[in-house]
Amino acid sequence: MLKISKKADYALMALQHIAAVQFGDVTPGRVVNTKEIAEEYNIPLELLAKVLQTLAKHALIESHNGPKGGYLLARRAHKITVAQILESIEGPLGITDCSHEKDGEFCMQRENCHIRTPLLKVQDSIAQLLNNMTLQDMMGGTPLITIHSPTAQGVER
Amino acid sequence: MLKISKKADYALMALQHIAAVQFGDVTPGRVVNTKEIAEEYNIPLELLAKVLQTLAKHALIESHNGPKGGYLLARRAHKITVAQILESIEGPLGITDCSHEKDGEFCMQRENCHIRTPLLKVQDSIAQLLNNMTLQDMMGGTPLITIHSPTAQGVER
DNA sequence: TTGATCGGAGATCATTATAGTCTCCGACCC
DNA sequence: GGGTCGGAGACTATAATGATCTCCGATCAA
Repeated sequence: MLKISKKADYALMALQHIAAVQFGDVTPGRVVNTKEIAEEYNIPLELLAKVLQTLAKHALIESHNGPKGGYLLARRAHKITVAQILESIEGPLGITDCSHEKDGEFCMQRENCHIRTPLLKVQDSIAQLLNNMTLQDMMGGTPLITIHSPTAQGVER
Repeated sequence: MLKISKKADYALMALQHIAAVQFGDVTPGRVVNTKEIAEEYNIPLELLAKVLQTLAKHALIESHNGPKGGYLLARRAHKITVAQILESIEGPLGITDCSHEKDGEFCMQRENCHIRTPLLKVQDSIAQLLNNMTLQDMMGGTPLITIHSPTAQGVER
């Protein structure tokens, strides 16, 4: 449950890669094209292209046309949050259908719903989590995000 | 993004309702049947039935057959976590496809994937959140869950 | 004991979301 | 001005979800 889509996954990988190239010490400032990322991570080229277009539209990366073209981060890695990336691809965070009730559309359970408020609290906590984590935090396997509670330790080993 | 399913929503509503009846001061100990919940919250009866069956199978509620039958909480509200409810309906929490890599199935991006570890950290944080919140916390609009970071305030107003 | 009332369980269907593909266009640089 | 790049839209296939239908067995009360 609560799975993020493949597209969002690809977006994270691509941005991580672009950031690594751009701010790494091998060829800093080099633009990265779609094909390079697709081959590196075994992502379907055309699907990745769509993802990158979407990210560009949301001003997370800049596109450069023509030969030697490709993508560059629009700003430095620590200024791009995971929340921004995910929301660019998947739309706004919404645990429940009623999270963003638009154009007079109300859920059938509205008048008796006792779980809306607590769920929005959960959603808010998740939003914080994603907003406090930047692309920079995802680089190079470094420690990433502050985990508050003790049960968090020792999961990935 | 990160939306939970309608079924999970229904499960939360139903459990909240059962708990309210069972431990409320009107008719404590009364069993609650599917129809009552479905009508109260405008949930399709047969879909709700399936949800309740699933919850019973996961030992969150007990079913009682026959006339005057219905459901009861299997244990007290503070012993049932939101994580348990959601996982009963939607399966184990998994932000990414590779969260629980089973039977030798590896993702195509495995060898170069730099985002797995940070994502698992995020997932773990969410897991904590849901594990620390109980059905009891969802009752009666009471304050529910501890929000750590300062940006959490003033969202729902 | 018998029948109405309940939950249990399975198959089934419609709708939507997702993942992935194909094609054509326009911008750019040599 | 031709080849290399991204931009954009339509399109298809598959899976997940939401919802429905039908039949069965258990149970309790008349």
